[in-house]
Amino acid sequence: MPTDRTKDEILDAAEGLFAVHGFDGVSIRQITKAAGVNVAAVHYHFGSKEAVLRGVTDRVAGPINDRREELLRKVTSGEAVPELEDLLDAFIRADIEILLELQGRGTAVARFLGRTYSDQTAWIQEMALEQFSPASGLLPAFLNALPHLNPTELGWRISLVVAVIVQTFATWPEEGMDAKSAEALLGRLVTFLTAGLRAPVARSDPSSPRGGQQHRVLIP
Amino acid sequence: MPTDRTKDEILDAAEGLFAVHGFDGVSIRQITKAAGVNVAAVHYHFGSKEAVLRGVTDRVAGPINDRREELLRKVTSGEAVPELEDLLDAFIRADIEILLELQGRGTAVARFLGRTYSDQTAWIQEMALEQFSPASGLLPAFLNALPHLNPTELGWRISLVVAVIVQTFATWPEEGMDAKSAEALLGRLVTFLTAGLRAPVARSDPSSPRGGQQHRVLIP
DNA sequence: TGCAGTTTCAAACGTATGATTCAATCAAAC
DNA sequence: GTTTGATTGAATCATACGTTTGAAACTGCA
Repeated sequence: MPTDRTKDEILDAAEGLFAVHGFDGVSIRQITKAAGVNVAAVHYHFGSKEAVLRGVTDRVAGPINDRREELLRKVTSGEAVPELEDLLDAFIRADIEILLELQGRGTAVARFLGRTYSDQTAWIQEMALEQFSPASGLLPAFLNALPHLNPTELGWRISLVVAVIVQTFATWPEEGMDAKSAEALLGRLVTFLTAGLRAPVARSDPSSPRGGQQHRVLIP
Repeated sequence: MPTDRTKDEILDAAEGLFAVHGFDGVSIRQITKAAGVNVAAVHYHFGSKEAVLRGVTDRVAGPINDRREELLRKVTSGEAVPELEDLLDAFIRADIEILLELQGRGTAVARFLGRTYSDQTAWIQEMALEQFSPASGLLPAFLNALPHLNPTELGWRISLVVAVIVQTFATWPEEGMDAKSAEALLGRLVTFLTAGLRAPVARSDPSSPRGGQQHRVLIP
């Protein structure tokens, strides 16, 4: 059997090209040329260019979701309420572990994920959201670890947390990301994000000045 | 003089379309059609599609830079070392004030800025960096306000701050962003980011630089 | 009015795009 | 050893792209 070598070559090439140039910035011909494969192979194996993006996403989302579920189960399975640091650590560690295991593909996958999750195209956002939905199950755990936040405020802050993580992936370094530096990166992210999440809710009352500075009206 | 109506119409249309679909996702024909203008007008007034993006960026970067300089001067002109909250507030407030003053164009400009800043295309990154380089002058002030961070760690955290701001712009709400809600948003951002910046350095070896290239800091 | 410079217009340039066709090729099941 | 279904290859589809052209329409000034 000729196996799925052609299919995999297409996925590999598309993954690397999408990571650098984004979906719109890459043509089917570029992909098939980089894969050393005929143009028609894309439509035979996938059906469309969009389906190739879905294929790349599917291939990487599965392992990450499994790992995340596993790590989060460890943290939340105990009797005590899990610490926020541990929740965040498990959440981000899942991605980073998979990226490191992917070895040479790690950088491409990281940047691919960063690009895909920050893409504003409707159907790409839907796809990313769908792939990421297993992670939404841990919102209650975050809410428990952050009793000073109401759900609205928590939602706001979670979006900022995601922004930081996505940006970190999108600018993943070309090389030199070994286990040690990955651990340092993880520590930095958890430190920064934990502090941000734990911060007391801001006064929305615009009449109280901030930090000794006189209050200014945005539009006089 | 026939004024620059055509030129402005092109800039308006391009601004709105780039905000929604990104640079690669928009064609010159879409822009000129939305502007009610002939295709050739783009090359007559700008010379290329890239130059249109530069034109849109130029038009909005000037006022923002002026306002930021003005607000930061107020904060840093006193004798006392400015508080971190005030630095961050002034930094972000400049953007938000301009966006609100732009009225109907505000949403488009916000999303345009968010997209442009987070774009990974080399020449777009360079352009964004160049346009907002005036903001880099306040790095010493941040360093003063954060004596517990070494320059490397500070650079790292600044990149996370920028990620949060950029993401906030990229997902700017379609409507309902009046002065009051903008003030609330600003408060949320300052609260979250201040806490993140003030967090003690993570214990896992803060001094070792990450291998290879660092994350790129848009506003160093 | 006549002229010179500026701006707009329809049309076309060559190239690239995503998608499709269909004969040739292949591994293996019969 | 032939048949079968899966896969590839080269060529082609219509469309869209960024860009360029050159003539028409306009402008302000003599």
